[in-house]
Amino acid sequence: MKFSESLKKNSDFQAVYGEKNSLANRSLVMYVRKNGLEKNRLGISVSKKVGNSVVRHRITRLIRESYRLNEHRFLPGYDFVVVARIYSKGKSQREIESSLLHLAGLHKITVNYEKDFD
RNA sequence: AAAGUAAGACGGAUGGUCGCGGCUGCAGAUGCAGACGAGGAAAGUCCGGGCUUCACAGGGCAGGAUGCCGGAUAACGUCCGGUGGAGGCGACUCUAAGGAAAGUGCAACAGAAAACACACCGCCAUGCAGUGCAUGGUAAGGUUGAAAAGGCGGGGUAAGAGCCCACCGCUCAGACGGUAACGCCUGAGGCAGUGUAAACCCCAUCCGAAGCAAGACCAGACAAAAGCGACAGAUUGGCCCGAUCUGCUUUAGGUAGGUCGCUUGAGGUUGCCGGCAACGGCAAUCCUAGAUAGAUGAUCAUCCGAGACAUAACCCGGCUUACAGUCUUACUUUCAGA
RNA sequence: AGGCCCAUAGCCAAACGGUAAGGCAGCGGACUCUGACUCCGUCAUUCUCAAGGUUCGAAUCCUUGUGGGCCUG
Repeated sequence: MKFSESLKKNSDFQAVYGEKNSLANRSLVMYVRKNGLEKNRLGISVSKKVGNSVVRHRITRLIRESYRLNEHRFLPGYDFVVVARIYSKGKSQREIESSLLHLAGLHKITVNYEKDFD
């Protein structure tokens, strides 16, 4: 990912959660916080309740892939935490991608949202 | 052909585009190219071992595990071969399978009696009285139960009883075969000590503790207050003795970055040799993930039977459990044909 | 990585290897004009999370698994 890196420390996650700026749909929950940097940082959280290691790991990959393919649409300078809900189990890449973009649009952190998302 | 038994293999395929991990080469902030990149269970964490650190001055008591015999192995609760037992027509499968005459406990209900046996209904004898009572003998028959102190047949007797005899079982002794478990044969005893040890236990064998967040090094941060105390505390792990060492506890504050360990190993493949086999020996050949919030994915096209279970985290040997389906080999039974 | 515990009716739960207590809730009845309180009765039905085993007999003992919770670093 060219403009982004991943969120690593537990304290960073807690900072994003502490902002209480969250929106959700059936598959995902997204927390957003301004980080004051030039780039974005993405954190992904999949609970043990969603499934076993294979299921959790696959959802993680799908979310990361969805972000990577649409990285150019996101405004820089934000930390995101994306939490997968149980409904996202067994979903395809396209469903995860559309659900991620839907949440990003609601947060108004995408570039040319109206025009791109036809 | 059908049904089955055992052993083993595979776990969507091919190509294009984008993307990820460390490695090598080129270039040198960035990037480009190349080959490589999860499993049979990577899972559960049920055992065993390596490795590392601690203790090495040990001893005792506890505690845990295993449990027919022989072998394999680094080791095992695993594997191989055999013995006994159980199941199946069979191929074959299963088997925690030492000790109940060392001791303790337990055996509800039912039943006369549940463990130095006993005597309710019976049977027999004697006495009294008149169809019952008392005393004695007996355990063949009846009832209960999961289990009733050998089984069955004959002799014997007042009635009976291993009281006597044959066969079977059991116990003991001896011979033979086998490394052994054990098998088999002969003789004797004359039947005693029911079951339960996945109840306590006894016997034999084994077990020091912790775990890669082990541990080693580099860099860096904080280093303040209170309390306890040589009759204490730590090493020390469940306890005690012994030995060695000298601080320890709590609160507050502060750091949690990097390198190594980290993948060449009881390693894989092939061939030959030894062994019934597990396995071992020799030779040749191959290098085949090493991440550190954690890499295998997305998408398009074609094909089919439309793809199960499940993602390494120090490493190996097993066990157990999950699994859509596909294939191979050997063998058994039944049916049909020659 | 290492260790510990639990699972019994809708809920809370007890039970030396010998017929699975008790309370709340539910259902039926009594009391009352009606309801509450109170009293009486009933409710585990192929059976103690599942599958095997030991035993004459298992909720209990053993093995394996499933689900849940907790502790240490």
